[in-house]
Amino acid sequence: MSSKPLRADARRNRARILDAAGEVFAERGAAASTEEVAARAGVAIGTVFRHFPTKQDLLGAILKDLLADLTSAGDADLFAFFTRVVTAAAEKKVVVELLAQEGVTVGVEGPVAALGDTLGGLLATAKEVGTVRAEVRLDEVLALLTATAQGALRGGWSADLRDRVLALVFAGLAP
Amino acid sequence: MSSKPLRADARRNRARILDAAGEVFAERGAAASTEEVAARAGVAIGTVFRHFPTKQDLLGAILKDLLADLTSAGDADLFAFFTRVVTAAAEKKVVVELLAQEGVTVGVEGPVAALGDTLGGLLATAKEVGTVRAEVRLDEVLALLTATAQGALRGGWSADLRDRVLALVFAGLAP
Amino acid sequence: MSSKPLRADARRNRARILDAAGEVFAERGAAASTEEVAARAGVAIGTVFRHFPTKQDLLGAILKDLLADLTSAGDADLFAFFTRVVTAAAEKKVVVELLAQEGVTVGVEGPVAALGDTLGGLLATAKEVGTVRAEVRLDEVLALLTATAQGALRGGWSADLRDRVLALVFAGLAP
Amino acid sequence: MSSKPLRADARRNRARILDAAGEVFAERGAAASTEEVAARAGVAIGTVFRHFPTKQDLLGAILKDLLADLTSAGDADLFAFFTRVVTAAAEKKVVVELLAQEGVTVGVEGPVAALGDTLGGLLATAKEVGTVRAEVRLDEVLALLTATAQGALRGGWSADLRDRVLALVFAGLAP
DNA sequence: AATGAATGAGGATTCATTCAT
DNA sequence: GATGAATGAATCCTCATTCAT
Repeated sequence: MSSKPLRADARRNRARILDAAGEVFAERGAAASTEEVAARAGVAIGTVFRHFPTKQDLLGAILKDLLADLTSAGDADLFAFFTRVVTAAAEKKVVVELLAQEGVTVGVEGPVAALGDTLGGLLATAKEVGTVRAEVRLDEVLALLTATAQGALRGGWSADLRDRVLALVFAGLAP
Repeated sequence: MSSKPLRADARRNRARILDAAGEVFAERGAAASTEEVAARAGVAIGTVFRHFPTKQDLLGAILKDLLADLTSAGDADLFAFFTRVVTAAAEKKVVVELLAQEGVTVGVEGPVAALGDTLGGLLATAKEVGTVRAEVRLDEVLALLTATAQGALRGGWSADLRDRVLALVFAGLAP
Repeated sequence: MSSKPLRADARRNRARILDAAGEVFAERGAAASTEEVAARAGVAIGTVFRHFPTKQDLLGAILKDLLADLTSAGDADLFAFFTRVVTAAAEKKVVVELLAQEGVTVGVEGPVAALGDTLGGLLATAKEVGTVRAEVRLDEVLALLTATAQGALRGGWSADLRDRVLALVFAGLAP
Repeated sequence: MSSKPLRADARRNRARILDAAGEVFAERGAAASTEEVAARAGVAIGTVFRHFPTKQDLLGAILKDLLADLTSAGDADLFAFFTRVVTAAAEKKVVVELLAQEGVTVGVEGPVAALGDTLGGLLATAKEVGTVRAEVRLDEVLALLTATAQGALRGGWSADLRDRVLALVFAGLAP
């Protein structure tokens, strides 16, 4: 599953590039140039392409990372999870740009599925506990999550507005 | 505020370009080339730039048009209006791409404000009639509308999914 | 068959580019950069790509041109034709590089076939007149022609050497 | 003239690289990447450059090898030798690409001269025996050989066509 | 000696925009 | 006003070569 372990410096560079790319794309959107990512990471352009043979691969890797982050945090509560994802999205421009996009599906199927699984588990629990209506389905919640995340990101919502919108959404899910 | 009246053929071309651009950008996103818009409109590239000195201007004009369309249709019901906007968004890729974007703010302040006004009026009525809770504020509804529209567009929701998501949203607004 | 006639300046540029490309590729081989072609032609790089959307297209066009030149000159004699082709090849590095190459088959089928036709006609005549043995086949002559042309080009033969080699070749064809 | 004796593994690697390079360049032409040669040889890219400081050097070494092969085989007959060279060329794409090229003259003067010597000897014998006309000169034969080899390679001649072309060439040399 | 990561110049191609016709 | 050719900066990507490990 994993190829041979990278040399220390290579691993360091990979991380730097990923960080830089996260920032750059968060600021300028996915249209930002790979050159700028390289500059921000403090490496030559060739190094970026050695680690991520294609711009798509780079974007995919970022998305994968973020999704993994979101999924692995282990919230016990659907609402808390929902809130966290939306908040994170607001900080990562790309994520949302990419989440539903055609182009970038390279190697993110797993992480995306994981997100769905996490959400599914939390939704089931929420129904049992009675904080969410029984007839609410997973795809609806996922769609609502994606939509809200996108809205928060692209709309530049204030923290206050975001909380109020989330309150409305949660009210819609409640019995 | 308005420039000199256009020649008949110029006015015709302007309309054609706007139509073509609407289609092209709806299909390919805002990254589609101006050249393709010109081709679809059946005019030369120079003509496009004569009418819209910048690609941004063209995008702005489309957005303005669409917003005007949405605003002027005169729905009597907040929910109907909400539904219509979301449905329209799903068909116009750009609209949503642009609605919250920094770049394209050229000349759309008016139309955006108009949309807010329309929504405000419908919201007030809904509160009076009692279909929406009294404490719900306009900016929340607008944010929710934008988010749902974006979700519908970029997520490629089916009509069925869209309806179910809207039901959840409306439930959140209801008393 | 032919698209709309080009504007005067466009036609002039197309010719310039073709000339420049002929020179550049003749000197440096097909690996020479399109940028250099543009520079030599005195146009911007974009202009080259407007006329020839791909480097391959440019190479193909050169080949086509040269083949057309060779074919249309109307030699009455197989040996004269053979000599002329070989001599021309020595001056056009690319031609030979391309003549048998896989990549560049875009739109040259016609011209190549024409060359074969011309050669076929001259061969038939030569057999009738008795300057070439009856059992010699067209594909052999074509192969010999290509080979000699390539040799002359890449080997950098002197005019004297070329003539002596041609004499040997012609001796091989004679009864 | 010769550097210090190589370590056993170094000598082994040199051979492997040369083999791999022969294959790769034969398949893809001289434009193939050094990286691929390294991969095929099962060594790291650095190792290739340690043995052959420049791509040109690598190409030169291959050529040298092949020429040595051809020269040392010891044919007793000019025609047999000629045939063997042409046949070999058809299998080694680079050889012919390189034989007359400017770039690659590093250290091949010797081998090329050796080829000339071999050919010269066979030609002299052939004249004595009377299978080749007395006035045929060495440079002509060498030129013809190179040309035919190139033709065979780049033209992708079938074995049958190759034989027929060789027959024509030999006829041209015969009294 | 070998490894393989990093470098960075170079090259093909695209596209918003300008301007001569 | 319309046309469409020309411009050239910007972008993605490749690959020979260097150098730290």
